Amino acid sequence: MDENDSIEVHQDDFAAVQQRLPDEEVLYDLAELYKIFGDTTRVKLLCILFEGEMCVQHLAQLLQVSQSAVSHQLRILKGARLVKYRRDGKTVYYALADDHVREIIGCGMEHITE
Amino acid sequence: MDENDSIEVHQDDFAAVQQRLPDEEVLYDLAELYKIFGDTTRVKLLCILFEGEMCVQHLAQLLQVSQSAVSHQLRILKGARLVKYRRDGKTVYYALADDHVREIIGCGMEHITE
DNA sequence: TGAACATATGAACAGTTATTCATATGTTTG
DNA sequence: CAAACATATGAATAACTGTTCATATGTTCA
Repeated sequence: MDENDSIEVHQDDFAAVQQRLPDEEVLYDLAELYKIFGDTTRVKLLCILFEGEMCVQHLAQLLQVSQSAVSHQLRILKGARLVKYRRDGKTVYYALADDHVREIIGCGMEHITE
Repeated sequence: MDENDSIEVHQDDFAAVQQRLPDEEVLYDLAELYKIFGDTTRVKLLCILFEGEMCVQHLAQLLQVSQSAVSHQLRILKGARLVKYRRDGKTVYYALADDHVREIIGCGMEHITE
């Protein structure tokens, strides 16, 4: 049957694709990274920090959410090394960790504004 | 007090940042887009389709998940216009909708493999 | 040191989401 | 047309996630 041929051909594809497919762990990390961008509050935070560093209470004001909520989200962003922070007395200033964040946001923007 | 000065300066920042900040709607859409990439099954699907088109059952085999689960996820990807499909008899072949997906995945990869 | 302020964090709750199961739709072939 | 196959989809469930509330930690200043 050509049905079998078809299957064999596809099984070859499997091997090829499976080989070129990134490791399970990498794909997991990739999903975890995007998951972080997949929340309105966090995306807003990142976009704000796009303009420069800002302290927690001002971030909360701008986002119109509680200080606690912002802090929780900043913790997640910190954990993913997307933001860095510095302490100045009582206040803590957050900023983007590096330019990757800008690129990632830029990529997404291109898609939705096309 | 210089406390007041500080507040005034920051309020100016608010205005400036708020002005430069993308519209609420855009930020929502951006988060929605990334949300889609923020799932292991979907990221895997997209990575596989990176290599070329593939039919549903083979996608399910490669991902080691049920046909139903793949179909559900493909529906979401379809809804976000990240994949396209063509029917050939009984089987349906899915493929990446355009090169934006490649760029977005590429951006993320850079970040996690640095 | 203690009061006031800024931020962080744990627990709990509500809303969301991915998978499974059962079944429907659509297509080919005998 | 009926059987077999490929895919799609609705409902239900289990797991996950973001916010809130209460409180803890850390810092400054009188």
